[in-house]
Amino acid sequence: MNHFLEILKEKGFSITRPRREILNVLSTSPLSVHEIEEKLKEKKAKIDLVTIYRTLQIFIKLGIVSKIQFEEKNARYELVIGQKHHHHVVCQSCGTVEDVNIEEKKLIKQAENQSKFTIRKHALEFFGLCLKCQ
Amino acid sequence: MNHFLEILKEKGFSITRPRREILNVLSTSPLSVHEIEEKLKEKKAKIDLVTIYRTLQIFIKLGIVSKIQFEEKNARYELVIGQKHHHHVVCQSCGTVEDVNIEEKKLIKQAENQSKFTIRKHALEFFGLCLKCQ
DNA sequence: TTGAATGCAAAGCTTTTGCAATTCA
DNA sequence: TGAATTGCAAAAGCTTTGCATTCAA
Repeated sequence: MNHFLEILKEKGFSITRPRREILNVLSTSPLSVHEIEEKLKEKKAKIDLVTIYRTLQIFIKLGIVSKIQFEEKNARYELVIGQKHHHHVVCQSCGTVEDVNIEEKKLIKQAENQSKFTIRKHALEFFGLCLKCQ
Repeated sequence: MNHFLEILKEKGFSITRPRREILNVLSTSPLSVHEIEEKLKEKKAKIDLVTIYRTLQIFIKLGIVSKIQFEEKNARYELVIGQKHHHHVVCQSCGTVEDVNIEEKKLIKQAENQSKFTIRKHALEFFGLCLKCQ
């Protein structure tokens, strides 16, 4: 059984068809709710929009998925477990998302020194044009 | 006359009471549409929500204001002209926003090298606790 | 079988659009 | 005065809530 499904089970949640399907479509790349809905339709998996929202909430609570707020109004959702912390490069033309690894310790130190805040989290995303769209 | 108002005039827009008031409340810190609405109410300036939205759109188009998407669902709007490019530290407890200056050229280079994208823009925000809330 | 999960309908937000009334220059 | 701007009403999105039905264990 899939690792994600094991987590669900451990935490006392049922393993249902909608949850399996949603995990499945998320396995490729970060998607918006709308994109998740589309991919599910393509697969003929009839899953209500409301169920998608509720499922994502659970996945976030369990730490399986994280919500990324890009420039666009609607957030995207990404599987996180098993992944190294990373950042994103988003193509402003075709919407493709790629991962990049950035050395960020110094940044956080700079921010802490300047502001006297204790930094617990950060968001770092890049926007531009992918090779194809340049 | 205020520099921002000059820009409006130059580009052929009228200088109206709502536009002056909105510029005014934005002069303190980045605010959400809701916060702008509240501040205007406090000042007894009766300005319709729709006008706030339309005014912000114009200000963004003219490069007077930029839209920042923090973690929260609703964006905030910030005056940009005359300001050095900077990033934000947001207090997760009280919502205070402070500016920080981060050396980011290397980051962008790292992202470009890894992804082969041409980077045109980036978003970098920090979240944590301010001195008071620690 | 039974508590959890889903689907449907409807409500609650935020943001946008259309149009008549108002305001600025 | 005439074009631009505003306010109001209403629509259009996105997200959440309530509840009866269905499903997983």
